[in-house]
Order: sequence, then C-alpha cells, then structure tokens
Amino acid sequence: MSGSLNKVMLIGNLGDDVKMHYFEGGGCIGRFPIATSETYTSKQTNERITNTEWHNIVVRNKGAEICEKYLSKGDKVYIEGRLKTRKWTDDKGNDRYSTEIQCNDFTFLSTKKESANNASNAESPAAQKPAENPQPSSQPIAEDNDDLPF
Amino acid sequence: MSGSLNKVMLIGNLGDDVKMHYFEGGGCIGRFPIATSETYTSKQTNERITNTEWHNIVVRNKGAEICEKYLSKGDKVYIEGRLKTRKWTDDKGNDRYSTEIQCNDFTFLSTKKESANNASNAESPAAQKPAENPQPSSQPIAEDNDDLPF
Amino acid sequence: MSGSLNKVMLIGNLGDDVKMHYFEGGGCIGRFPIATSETYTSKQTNERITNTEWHNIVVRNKGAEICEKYLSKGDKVYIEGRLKTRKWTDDKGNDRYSTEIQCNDFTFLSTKKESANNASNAESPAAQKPAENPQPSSQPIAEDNDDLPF
Amino acid sequence: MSGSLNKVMLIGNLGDDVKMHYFEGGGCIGRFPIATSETYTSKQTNERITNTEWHNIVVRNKGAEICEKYLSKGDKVYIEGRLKTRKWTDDKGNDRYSTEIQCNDFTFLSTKKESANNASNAESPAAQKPAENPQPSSQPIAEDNDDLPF
DNA sequence: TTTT
DNA sequence: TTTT
Repeated sequence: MSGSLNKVMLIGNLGDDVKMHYFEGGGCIGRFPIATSETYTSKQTNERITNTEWHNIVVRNKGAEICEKYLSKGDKVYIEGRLKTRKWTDDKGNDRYSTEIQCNDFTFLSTKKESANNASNAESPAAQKPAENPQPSSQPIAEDNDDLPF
Repeated sequence: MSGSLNKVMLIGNLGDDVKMHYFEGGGCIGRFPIATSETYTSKQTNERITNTEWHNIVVRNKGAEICEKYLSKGDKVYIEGRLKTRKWTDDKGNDRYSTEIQCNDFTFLSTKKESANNASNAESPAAQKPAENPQPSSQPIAEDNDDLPF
Repeated sequence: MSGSLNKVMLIGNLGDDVKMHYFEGGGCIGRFPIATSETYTSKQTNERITNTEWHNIVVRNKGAEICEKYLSKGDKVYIEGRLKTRKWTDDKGNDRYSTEIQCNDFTFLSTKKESANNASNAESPAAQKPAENPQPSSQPIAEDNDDLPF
Repeated sequence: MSGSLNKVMLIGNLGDDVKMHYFEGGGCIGRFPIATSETYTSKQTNERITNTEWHNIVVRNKGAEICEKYLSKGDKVYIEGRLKTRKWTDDKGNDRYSTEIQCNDFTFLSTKKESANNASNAESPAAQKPAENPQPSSQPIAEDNDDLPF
C-alpha cells in the first residue's frame, strides 16, 4: 500500500537474554522479550495498579550481534521497529498468530555486561569494537538494513 | 515498571468498517482493522514485492463514536496507541494470544462519509458536532482518557 | 552522546513548493515548509482557536529529488526526521539560530502533480520510475542515507 | 489545519537544572535544555565525529513541578512533545525566533536527586508523593493537560 | 550546557 | 520473564 507507516517505539527491560539463531547463508537474528508497564491509580479502589506488557523483539544480523554482546536480562533499552504478525501452525494443525517487533533501531539505556562505550552505529566497524576501557554506561546503536526475510 | 514507553504509530487504510460494542455502564469500544504495507525490490529476483500487515485497532468511548461516525472501509487514518496482547482461551481450551493497538489518538487522512470538518479534539464538545457545511477533508481528533478496562 | 534519541514526526501540508539546491559534488538538498495546526476550544471564551505551526523541512539527495518531483504547495505529507538548529550570522553580525527538520523518511498523503504511484523506497531504482499509469494517490518513499553535511 | 501531527520524541541529558517560572494565576512552567548527539565515522577522514544537538524543553504545571523535583543537570530523560516556534523581538527591534519543545509526556531514565520511586502519572496524587524509601532509579511520569498558553 |  |  502507499502512504503507510508502521512504527513501534518501546522503552523497557529485557525479560531474558538475547537468543541467537544463525542461518546457513551467514545471516542471523536475535530474539528477546522486553517488558513495558504502566502504573495508575484505580478510580474505584484507589489502589495502585501496575500493568505489564510483554513484547517479542527480533533483531537482524549485525544489530543482533551487538544486542547479544551488550544486552542481558534486566537491561533497559529503547527499541524502534515495525509490527509484524507471523502466522504459524500449531501441532494440532490450527492457525496461530504471533506478533513481533522487527527492530531496526535501538539504544542501550543500561547494560550489565561489559560496556559498549563508544560503540555506536552498527553500520560502522567501530560498533563491533567497543572501548578499550569499558564503563557501565549506555550507548546508541542502530542495526543494518540487510534483507533477511524473517 | 518505571522508565517505560509503549507507543505505536500507524498510517494505513481501514480493511473494514468500525464495529461498535456497547457496555452496560455506558462505555463503548470500536474495533477495526487497518492495513499498512511496504513495497521493496527483491535483491534476488529484482521484482517489486508488497508486504501487507494487518493491525487490530481498538478505540474507546468518545473516540470510538467519532471513528464510527466518520471512518469507513478504505479510509486512510493515522493511529497512535499502545500495544496490548490479550490472552484468551479457544474452544479446545488452548491459550491463545491476540495483539491489539489500544488507540489513544487518531487523525483522519481521508473520509468517505460525511465530513467531520472542523471537528477536532474529542475532549471538547465541538468534536461531537462536526461542521454545518461538511466538506470531503480530513481532521485531527484525539480520544478521551477514560478508564475503560479493555 | 550515547543513549540518545532525536526524532520528529509530522503530518502537515506544504506551504510552498520544494526549493532545490545543487552542490558541486553532485549532491543536492530540497527545502520546503510544512504547516501543522491544532484546533481547540478556549476555556475562557468558548470559541474555537486554531494554532498553526510552521516547520522547515530539509531533504537530501534522492529523497529531495523525489519530493521535488511529486510534492507541491498544499500537498499533505508525513515527515520523519531529526531536529537540527543551525547557527548563522545576520547582516548586523548577530548570532542567529534556525531550527530545521532533517528529513530521513517521508510518505506522500496527497499529491497534486503526476502521481508517484508504485514509487517507493528511494534506495531502490524503482523509486525514480513511477508507474506508467499514474493515479491520484499517495505513496511511501524513504530517502537515502548519504552523508551530506547540511 | 486538519489531519495534522506535530510530535517530537527525544532521549537526552539535561544540560542544566530545571528553571521554574510561576504565574499569578497559579500556573507554572519549567524550562531546561537537553542534549542529544550522534556519533558516526567520517567517510573522508575515518575519524569518529560526535554531533551534539541542544533542545529547549518547556513543561507545564504539575509536570514542571515533578521535573524540578526529580531532574537535575546531567540526568537522562525521555521527552515527548510538540514543536513550537516562538517569535520575539530583540533589543534592536529585530524579529527573532526560538524553537521549543512543549513537553506533554516524559519518563525519567536516570535521576541524581532523591528518587521518585513509585511516583508515576502526574494526574494521580501519588505522583506528588514519591516513595518513602528513595532509591536512585528511574520512573515514568506524564504531565497534565491544563490549558496554559505558553 | 549534557553525556559517553 | 523485566523493572520500580
């Protein structure tokens, strides 16, 4: 379709480590869940209610490798991407649907692993070579635009 | 959780009319699908490939009523909202998940029905009373912030 | 800095045609203003107030050429980009600042000129060759990522 | 205008503390600068180049008070708002323009001051009463929707 | 003026 | 399954 926009922007925490999948052609994807939540005060009961939402993030190629290297369970991250609902068939032959965020940009807002200080845009070689003197800090990293069909 | 963001922004076309559901307490929701798509040229075959993605939009209360009044199948709309994955049980007792966009802001980019020209923010009474002299144009409308749990 | 995001998203109408500037090295930029506005009802006077905001859009290279080809004064467009404030010196020697949106993605929501139907991502050659049978419709087009310092 | 969107989303660090301005009617605004930057590798010289951009943030009423309470120079924050260019006259009588981000949502991604733990949406009373046992952490806070014309 |  |  023309004149269309499909954009998701999330800030949340990883519920698990990045799981990598490597393909024969040399490509790879990384998957991880992130949680967002909002807290509000119920008008009825006047108590604080927290609502957590889970999102399945999928990153490709260089971006996936950078995420795997620097992100781990619990880290906070900014994710930008597209919504994609995959159709699959369960073991009973039923059509099933799963909605994912195909991540095409991300920024680390905290990292537990060795720091990716000075690491930056995934398109540049520097992104693969983080700072000599790692510090516990955050960094912006964008992923590549390769055409892996996932 | 704190420090979290859950935002979806879409521009797409309605795949169907707005379906309304009214609740006993006086609230209501409207549901409609919108399609986004992107077209790219395959690196392998060099042919143009169009990928359409469908999104389930849910709007509440006044916003739902405005959407129902002015939007119909085929119209183009800007949608802003939150991702929410609902869990439900199918007739065989399996857990099933459905991801929706809880819309909290929208802007009409084309309308087939009578125009909502001059209609605007849903929080203002004027939003309910579109222009006397309707024109085939677009309009920005935001929905209310009521606390309907859907 | 790391961990940073600079994103602007606009839907508005061109206040003027695209003005092109060509550079010796072969690069070019296109500039055009777009207007956004919101209408609200004054709490004091109860009258409808419309507030128009003007934004200076700057697009580069292939994206600029596509905008010039298909956009003209009055057209509606979705613009995504970064905020950049340029410093310049006026004829009296005063420091002056001008804030622009460096556009890195756009989608046509209406066009008056010949249609760019089927035109799409600027990175592909097809974006330069719109459909044989033009129709008055909209189309999504992204610009390139070249490194023109403007 | 109808069919319009004016949205800015930033993640950056405060370059200075929040400056408050109180009005006679009881309203107030807070102002602070935030820096975003991107680092890339120059194609010509192959050196790392960092580009910092400064943004003037304006927050109103309750949101301003929450920002003043919890944010200080150096803190990282997510800001969402609208672009607004103000016109003013300098001491020589020249027209001058200044572009600001009218913030209508924000999320703390780090805070140096006493923590706003459990503090949340500014519309709820709880947002004004942070946790008894402050911790150095982040929190999401949205501002109110009052109609202060700034 | 921030941050890494 | 995260985080506060």
